[in-house]
Order: sequence, then structure tokens, then C-alpha cells
Amino acid sequence: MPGPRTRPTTIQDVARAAQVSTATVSRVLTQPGVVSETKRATVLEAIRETGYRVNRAARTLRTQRAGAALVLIPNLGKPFYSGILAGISEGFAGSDMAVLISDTEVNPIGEDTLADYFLDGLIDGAISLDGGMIPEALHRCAEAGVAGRTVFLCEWVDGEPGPVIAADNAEGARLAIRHLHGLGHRRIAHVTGPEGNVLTNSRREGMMAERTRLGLPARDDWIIRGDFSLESGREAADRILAMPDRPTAVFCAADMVAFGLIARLQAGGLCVPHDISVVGFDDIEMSEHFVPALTTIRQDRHRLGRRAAEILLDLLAGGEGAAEPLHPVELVVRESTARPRG
Amino acid sequence: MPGPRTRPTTIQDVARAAQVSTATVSRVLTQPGVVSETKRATVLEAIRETGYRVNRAARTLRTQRAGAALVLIPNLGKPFYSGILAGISEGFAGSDMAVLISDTEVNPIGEDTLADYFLDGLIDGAISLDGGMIPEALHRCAEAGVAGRTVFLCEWVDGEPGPVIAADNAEGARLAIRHLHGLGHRRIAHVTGPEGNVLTNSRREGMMAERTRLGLPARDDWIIRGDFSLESGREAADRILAMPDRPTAVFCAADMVAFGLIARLQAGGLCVPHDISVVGFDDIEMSEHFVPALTTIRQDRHRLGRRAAEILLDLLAGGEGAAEPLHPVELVVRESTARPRG
DNA sequence: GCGACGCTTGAAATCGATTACAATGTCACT
DNA sequence: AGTGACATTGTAATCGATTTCAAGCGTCGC
Repeated sequence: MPGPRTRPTTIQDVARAAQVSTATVSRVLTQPGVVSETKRATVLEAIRETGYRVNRAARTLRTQRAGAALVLIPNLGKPFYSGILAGISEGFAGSDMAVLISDTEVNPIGEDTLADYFLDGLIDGAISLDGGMIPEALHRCAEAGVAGRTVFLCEWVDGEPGPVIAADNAEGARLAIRHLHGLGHRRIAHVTGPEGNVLTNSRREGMMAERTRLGLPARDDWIIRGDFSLESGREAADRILAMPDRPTAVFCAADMVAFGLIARLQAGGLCVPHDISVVGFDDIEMSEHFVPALTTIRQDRHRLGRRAAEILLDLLAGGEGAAEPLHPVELVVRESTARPRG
Repeated sequence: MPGPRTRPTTIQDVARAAQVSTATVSRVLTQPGVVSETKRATVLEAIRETGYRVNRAARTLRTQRAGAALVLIPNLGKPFYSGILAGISEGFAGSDMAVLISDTEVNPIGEDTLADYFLDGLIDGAISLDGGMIPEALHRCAEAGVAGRTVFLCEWVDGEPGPVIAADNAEGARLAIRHLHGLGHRRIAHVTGPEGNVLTNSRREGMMAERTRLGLPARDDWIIRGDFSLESGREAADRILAMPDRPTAVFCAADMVAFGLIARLQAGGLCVPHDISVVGFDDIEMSEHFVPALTTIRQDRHRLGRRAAEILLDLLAGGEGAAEPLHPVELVVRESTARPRG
């Protein structure tokens, strides 16, 4: 059972201990420069002595700043997001921003959800990794007078304004195709992400563009619809195994898809990479440890996260919100790709 | 840049619109029963009309209740935690509790960290999934008068009081051994978790107990130290491959370990389950999709999470904090175990 | 020697809700 | 009619910080 909660020390207690007014204590905390050297020392000592901590609610109420940001994540369980969150935390370090995390699969964003967070005074800004967010949620924010306090990270909502921090997905796809082409592959299949997803689109388009540029044959049944999941990789493998003339390489829109695909292909008697090469996308932690280790496209998730936090801080400080260039991606060659047989 | 923030509507605005005092509006919100039918309707209408939302900071300041709980998670990237978080969210649904999540790998818990959250007035309670938390963090909470507001989930800190919600890890280990024994295995190895971890201990002890009970041979080099990671599974596989007389089955303290182990065993020429059987622990999402699908011990993560939230709520409401029995676990038989060869 | 100026400091108002207390009205019962 | 119990409502204090405003004081220029 909760203990008898002793009254925490307030700014009043500190003021009494330091023999100054509460105003002076507050100034030491928020604008140390205006307080005289000696008083400042006294106050800091009193703070240490009393173990005083600023009450966030009181500060928030008075300043009308929540000192917190919301991060919207489609599915916390996906290993992809851990590095991003670490980067976000780092980006906020030094500011007094707390980070709230909400899983939009567990708690879907309704029309009002996001705006309500703002109106409740819970947050000053948001970082959304959910491109599937309904536009109405953003429109409500605009109505509430809190437009332009949300930055998008990795994913984004087509047609909505606001800063976007994302990797160069199309370039990643081009790199993947170019790598396979360089190894000698000509018959290259692609397992897409879920229909309508912005990442699905940029990766598919990048892949199409490069395939065309290199003059590679394109066949409709080599574009297999997936949804970033392991399961969809297995289904794609079944489709490929059933093909009379199989592709010699597959570019998957996500690493998890590649895992499912490889496992099933091997169960079906094909050896990766000797019979068929596979490239993933994201370079999640497991990709390095998978057998065979996965050739994939890496995005610097940590840096993306940090940048998003920095841009949000800048925005909240009244900054311009200058357009952020697409972040570079990198091809990581491991063991799941090789020259085609024969 | 942030738009010009229009002043949000306050309780005053509602009171004016409904021609009542702010006290009445507040009562409609917090104790509807005491307000007359007609006034209540008027006020609710006014609230709807004005789009009023309670300001959390003001409420928190006045009531001295933060209306939020902190969840401490060792590593958000581990897929194990998604189901737990969903359960926690569900357990808090209906209360007005917000959930803060902190990754203790990204933001390690120092002596003061947890107590500071309380003292800052940010949270009313905490759920910790981190058994590696230093005891000092809890002692500081006690000093701050906020002892007994933290419940442990899945993991716990040995010797510290407070409710623990956990699966019956020892029973899970016993089930695993019994299953292997039932298939005919006698030579069973175990890959442990990190030294000192409470889960490592209960799983190892359960396994030892059952091995003894069944009169199975015990050899020291069949207990291989791991750390719940994929990589440690691969290392364990190397050790096993190098043994002159190998075990015919391996019980891993975590599914991820089993994945690494299986991949490397197969790379080393052994077939799972025909040459060697493998059992995991946790039943994370991928286990079902892995090839071969993993035989493992399932804990109902969703339910564990929900229960933790419920118990915390009860505790904060002044409840007893009655000891929670260990939650049952379940053996899920899939394709990674079979009768031993020969 | 006097007023202006800058630097520190404190008193008190303020943020938006909740709630103790008092006031009022209603009703039943003697 | 008078009284007490009860239900409903409003007034105003309160939570703990920040910030406006004004005052005190020393210094400088003339």
C-alpha cells in the first residue's frame, strides 16, 4: 500500500531556507544570469540541502508549456523502432522535454486524439512515425491552433504540410537493384509493403526506376504484394517457388519480409544465396545475425530520431522548419546475395 | 512554425456559457451524482459546445495526483514487450491514467531517477520490468515517501518488497524438460540467461529440479551461459558442435537464443529437430514463423500486463496489494522438437 | 550634490482546476 | 408554523510555480 506521502519540498521551503523570496529562487532556476553571484550560491545550496525539485504541474500551469513531446509509433513491437527512440531521447537530452510514447496500433489515433493531447496541455509537440494517421487528426490540430507542432519521421501523410525527416527510400531501392545487377542478376522480383503506405511507394518507385534505367525485364508477377511482415515473406516465397521461370533475386521492402522469404525458400529446397539472392531493407538488429546474414539497406535510425527531436525543438522555439533533405542510406553487403548460378 | 496558439477554453468559459459557477462545472466532471439532473445537462451541453477539455496541469496541481504511471522497460526493441505494453494499456483503460514509457537501456535508472519522477509530480506509480534496477532507486523512493507505488512485472529485484506479477518461470522450465523427457531425450543441455538475472535463476532452477526428479544425467558443460541474445545462441551452438558427445536436446532460456542456436547448428550440419531438439522460452511473435517453428513456453504477456496495471491502480487506491500468484505458463509444441535419433 | 540609470530583489497577481465552507431552498414531521 | 435533515449551489481559498511591477540601492555624469 502507498506509504504516507510526506509533503514534498516546495519553492517556499527553499526560499525560507535561503532567506530570500520565492521569486529569487525561481530566477535562479530559470534565468540564473539576473541573480547576484552570492545569492545564487546561497539558493543553490538551499536547493541541495532541501532536496528540492520543481513541480512540473505548477510550472506547466504557469508557463503554459507542457515540457513534453508525444511520439506516435505504429507498433512498438517492431524491432525497427528501438534505435529511433534512442535517437529521439538523445535529441531531447539537454532540453527539459519528457517523451511520451504511444503505440498507434494499441491506441489508434482518432480524429480528435492528437488535438486532445495538445488541448489537455499534455504536450507541446509531437513526432509521428505513423504515415497511416488520418488527415483529420492533423486538421483538428490546426483548428485548435496547434498546427505545425508535429514533425513526421520515416513515414509521412501524403499531402499534409509539416517537416518530414526520412531516409532516401527510393535511393535505397536503387542501390539494392544496382547491387543485384552488378552481381549479374537480370531477373529481379520485389516484395512490396502494404498498399498505400508511403514507404511502399517510394521503395517500389525507386526499384522500378532503376530496373528501367538498367533495361531489366519487368514482369507483373515479379511484383508481389506484401505488408512488411514475416508472414508475407513466406507467402511470397510460396508464390516464387510455384513459378515456372523463377527470378534469380528478390528485393524485399523490409528485413522481416526477407527472413520469412528466406526461411520458406530454403524449406522449399532453394539455397540462399546460391540459388536465389535476397536483399532486405532497414538493417534491423537481427539481420546481421540471421543465417545467412542479410544483405540489406541501412538507414541511420539513431540519427533520424535525433534529427526529428532537434527539428521539433527548433520548431517549438519559433524556428523556420526548413525542409530537411532526405537522409542518406547505405547498402550493407552480407551473405544473402551472390552471383547467380550458371 | 507553430501557429498563433488561440487560448484554449477553460472551466470559466464553460461556467459562463452554462450560467453556473465553476464549482458546478467541476462537479459535473468529477462527481456527477451530486449535481441536479437539469444543471448537469446544461453543463454537459456547454462543454460540448465550447469544446472544453480539462487542463491536466491544473488538475494535477490541485489534486496532487499526476494521473500518470511510468513503465520501465529494459529494451523497447525486444519484441517480447509489445504484448505486455498492450496489456498494460488495456489495464489502465477506464482510469484516466496516462502511460509514460522509459527504456532503461537508453535512459539508465540512477539512484535518484525513479524517485525524481515521483517528486516532480510526473507520476503516481510505476511498473518496472527491469529486475536489474539498482535497489538504491527503490530506497530513494521510500525516503521520498513514495514507497509501495511500484509494481514489478515479469522481472523483480531480489529482496525488495512490493507486488510482483510474473509467470511461473520455474514451472515453464519443468514443462520444457518434461516434454523433452517424454520424447525420449535424456541428454539435455541448457543455455541460461545473463548471470544474476532473476529469470535466469528461476528458469535454471526449475530445469535443474526437473532434471533431478527425472534422474537425468547432469553435466556441467551442458549448462551454457548465455544472455537472452541471438548472438549468445550462436555461441552456444559453437560450443555444442565442438562437444565429443553432444546433448540430444537443448532448452534455451529465451526464444531469441533458440533462433541463434538453431541457425548455427544447422549451418554446422545438424538438422533440427532430427539431430537435435530445441525448446525456447517466451513464445515471441516470430517463434511461430521461424523455420522450424519453435517449440517454446508461452506466457500470456497481454494478461500479465493488464494485471500489473490493475494491481497498480488498486494499490494507488489504497488497496492491500495482496500477493499475486504466479501466472500459469503453457508448453507450445511445434516443429523444433522430436524424438531423438536412433 | 542631484537626478538618472542600471542592477537586484521582493510583494503580489496569475495560470486553471478542485473543494471546504457557507448559503439557500425543499421537504417531512411534530 | 417551526425545526431539522438533506440536497443543491456558489464564494473563495488553494495547489506551486512564474512573472509583472515597483522599490531599494549604488554609481555615474554633470
